Amino acid sequence: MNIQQLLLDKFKAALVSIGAPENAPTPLTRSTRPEFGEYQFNGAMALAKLIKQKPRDIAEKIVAAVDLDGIADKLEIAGPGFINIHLHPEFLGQQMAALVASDRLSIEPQQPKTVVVDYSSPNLAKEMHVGHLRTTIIGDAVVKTLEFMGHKVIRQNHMGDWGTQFGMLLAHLSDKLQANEVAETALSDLEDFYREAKVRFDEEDGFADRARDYVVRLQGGDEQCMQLWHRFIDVSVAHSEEVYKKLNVSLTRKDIMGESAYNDDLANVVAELQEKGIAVEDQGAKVVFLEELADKEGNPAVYIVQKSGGGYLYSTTDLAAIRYRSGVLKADRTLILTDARQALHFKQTEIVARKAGFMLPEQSYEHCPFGMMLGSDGKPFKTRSGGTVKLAELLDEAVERAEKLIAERSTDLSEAERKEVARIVGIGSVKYADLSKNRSTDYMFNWDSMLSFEGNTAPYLQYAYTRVMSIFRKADVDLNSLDAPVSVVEMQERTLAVKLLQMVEAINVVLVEATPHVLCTYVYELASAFMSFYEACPILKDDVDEATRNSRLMLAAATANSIKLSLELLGIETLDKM
RNA sequence: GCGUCCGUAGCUCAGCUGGAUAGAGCAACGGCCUUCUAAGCCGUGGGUCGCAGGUUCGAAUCCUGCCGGACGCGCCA
Repeated sequence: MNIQQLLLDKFKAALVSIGAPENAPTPLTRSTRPEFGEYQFNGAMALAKLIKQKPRDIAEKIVAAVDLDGIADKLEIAGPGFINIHLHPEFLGQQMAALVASDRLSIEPQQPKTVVVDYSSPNLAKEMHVGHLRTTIIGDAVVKTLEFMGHKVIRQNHMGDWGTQFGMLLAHLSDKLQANEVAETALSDLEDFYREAKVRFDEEDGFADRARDYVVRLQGGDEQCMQLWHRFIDVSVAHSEEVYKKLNVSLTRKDIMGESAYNDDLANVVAELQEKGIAVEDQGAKVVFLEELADKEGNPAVYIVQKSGGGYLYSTTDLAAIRYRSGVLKADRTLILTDARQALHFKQTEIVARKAGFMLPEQSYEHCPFGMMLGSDGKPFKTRSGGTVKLAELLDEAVERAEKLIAERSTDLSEAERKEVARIVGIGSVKYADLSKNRSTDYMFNWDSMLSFEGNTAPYLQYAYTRVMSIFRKADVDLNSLDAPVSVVEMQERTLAVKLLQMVEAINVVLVEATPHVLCTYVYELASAFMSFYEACPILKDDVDEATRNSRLMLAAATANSIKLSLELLGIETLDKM
């Protein structure tokens, strides 16, 4: 059940019945204030202009024509012609009962589409750092939400496993092996290894040339190089899997489709672009001139698909990826989660791919950008020593802090339970802090706000959940076997019930925009509505009659299921006790 | 130079398909635990929505210009 959609349909029908023009807009929004009801229809003002009548007269006609029997108990016209809709308490009660009875909270799945989601994509030569957090957890939340709504999702971890940096690493590794300086486990600290190689690349005579030589050999499939390369891949993949596990992210080894996977197709892509006259030779390189993105003087933008030395670039790889995803995977949509700096690149890539027919017109290609992480000084984030904060370290720190907090308070948890609570709360905090913001602008990294456990944070939501669960423990009632009428009487009950019915609205936005922060806002408002309800409406107290008690238990059950599902979609775990 | 994104409370951020008195969290201040978990609840203070025009019955939201910031623009990804 989608109330907003239901109301919209009713108002559209009403407009038809009063003979409004077909192009009349039908703005139906949430009301901004409780006294204006739950929703408002604002179409009368726009229609007034179209048909040159007074907006309030039109509003009256609409109110007379719209059929909201059993849905709204009051419609009022206010201001210039707002129609305020007050939902009927009985309607809310019925919908609550249906929601509790439904195993998917009365949210209907959509017509299934095949959606490729390209996210996380760490650079395999380096350890994952906080900069990888956004793409990884936003991508995962989007994936889970799409799947919940019935879509076929294909995760694609487009790992950076083929870049120029591998030449440098292979050259360094080869030297170490020759000097017997490296054992099986010596690659475990990739960060140090990378740094050493980089220093040599920048400072040591001849090393850079050897590194470039290694790249050519690797891309040519040289067996010895491939062996060395596989050692890096194994260590790196194991590392990223460890982080994914800690993060409760659903990516696995089989979702890896790194840059290297497209290596064999790169020459074909360039050849095809040339055959079709899309790519031409210029200054020794193969380029596409994009008139669509020309500057004011008519100079087209330049998009290089092959370097003058014959090497390929990430543009080539991304074109090959498009061809694979559209042609082989049959993606209806492709979502790519990367930082905003690559916006132009993906725009150009899409234009080229469409010109070349690598995608069908109805297949969408959606770059979902986000900003860079900044330090508290507003500059690109670095630690004091100039490095990046490793993701694994941040997560461990979060769990430690949570553990300390737990040690200060609860007493009736066992040692094992406390560890588990600390893990779930700590990881949840880090994820929620990042998920709850989604501006495509740069954002501030701050240890304290990221590891805060008060206010609009994961622990607040998890805590709300444990409070509900505690009620059911105390009442000794199974939350999933409840079946009682719901009467919505108190203001807090009404606010909670309405909020419970609006989850689908938040989910729909997340699906279209790939913005899980909308779901964060929703579940925070829901938990907040529950907290107020919890304080104001006793459930198990002696002076509560049975009907009220059961009705409120129903609301509590709906809340528990809704918070749990919302957090599940966001990739945040819940607890029965904390 | 051209292009993209952005500027909302002391701080961090929502709100942007135009709607009524711009919202949260943190920080500050004041209440609430012998009563369903105080990681909580209730309340107070705090705003020229960068500036100036324009469109409109109505602008934080759309358009234009300016100021300020970030990023991107031929062989890194």
